[in-house]
Amino acid sequence: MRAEVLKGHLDGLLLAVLDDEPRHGYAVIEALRAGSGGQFDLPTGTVYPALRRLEAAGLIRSGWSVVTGRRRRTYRLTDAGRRALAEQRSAWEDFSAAVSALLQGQPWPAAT
Amino acid sequence: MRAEVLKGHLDGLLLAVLDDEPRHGYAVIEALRAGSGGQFDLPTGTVYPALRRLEAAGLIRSGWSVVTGRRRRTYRLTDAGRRALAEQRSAWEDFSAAVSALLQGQPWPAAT
DNA sequence: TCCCTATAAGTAGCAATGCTATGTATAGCT
DNA sequence: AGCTATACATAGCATTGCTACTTATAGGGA
Repeated sequence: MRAEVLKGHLDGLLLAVLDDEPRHGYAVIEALRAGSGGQFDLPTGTVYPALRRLEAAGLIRSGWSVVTGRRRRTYRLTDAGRRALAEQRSAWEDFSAAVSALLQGQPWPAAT
Repeated sequence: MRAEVLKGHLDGLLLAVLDDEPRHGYAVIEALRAGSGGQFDLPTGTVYPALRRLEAAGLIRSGWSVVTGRRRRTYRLTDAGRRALAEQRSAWEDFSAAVSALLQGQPWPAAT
């Protein structure tokens, strides 16, 4: 998959898999891979900085734990994160409808 | 609309409106605005460089004309551009299905 | 024992690309 | 004369995902 198509959509996807349940970074990567049929196989260099960005923005918060000797930073949504996710879902509806219409050369539906 | 969501999708949209019919840059902007229900109101600083990028990539080619005193550079698809458009349409199907599934927390369809 | 893989987190620096701001120019209307 | 719409163009910026690399533990196989 071309890399750039994900730009601007990653944050919403991260929020969505964390809304499903709190996860640590590595589990987020696996959830994205499984939930996309293998399309989104993201490197740690993509996901970890993105999670830190979302935490800095107050949309998620994290806590440390240690499981079988491995440290885990587990992230969960904040209230602001849940609101942001709702906005992202709505924005995605509009965006994907517009792109689909344009790609297929269909006229934009006049009546909503 | 947040700016970054368009990244990586603009090229496909440009190819699509030029596949509909040959257009000059200004007409491309209007076609994108009309075809998206006003969502994609792109500045010239986005569209003109993108068209030059596509031409440099051999996906479109341009020719000058003058209409009512104003010069126009009209772009049309090349054969490579038509192939690229077909790929973009296919890639968009996969991408949008994956994003929709993840955003809604639905399991990825096991059987295609 | 040693090596390899999977798990787990992290960063520095790069590359791509859309946007802001700005500049040039013509047509037509008031 | 001035304003708006039309029309093209570019320099430089900001964002963001990726590449490459580092550190560390657990567990299986040679």
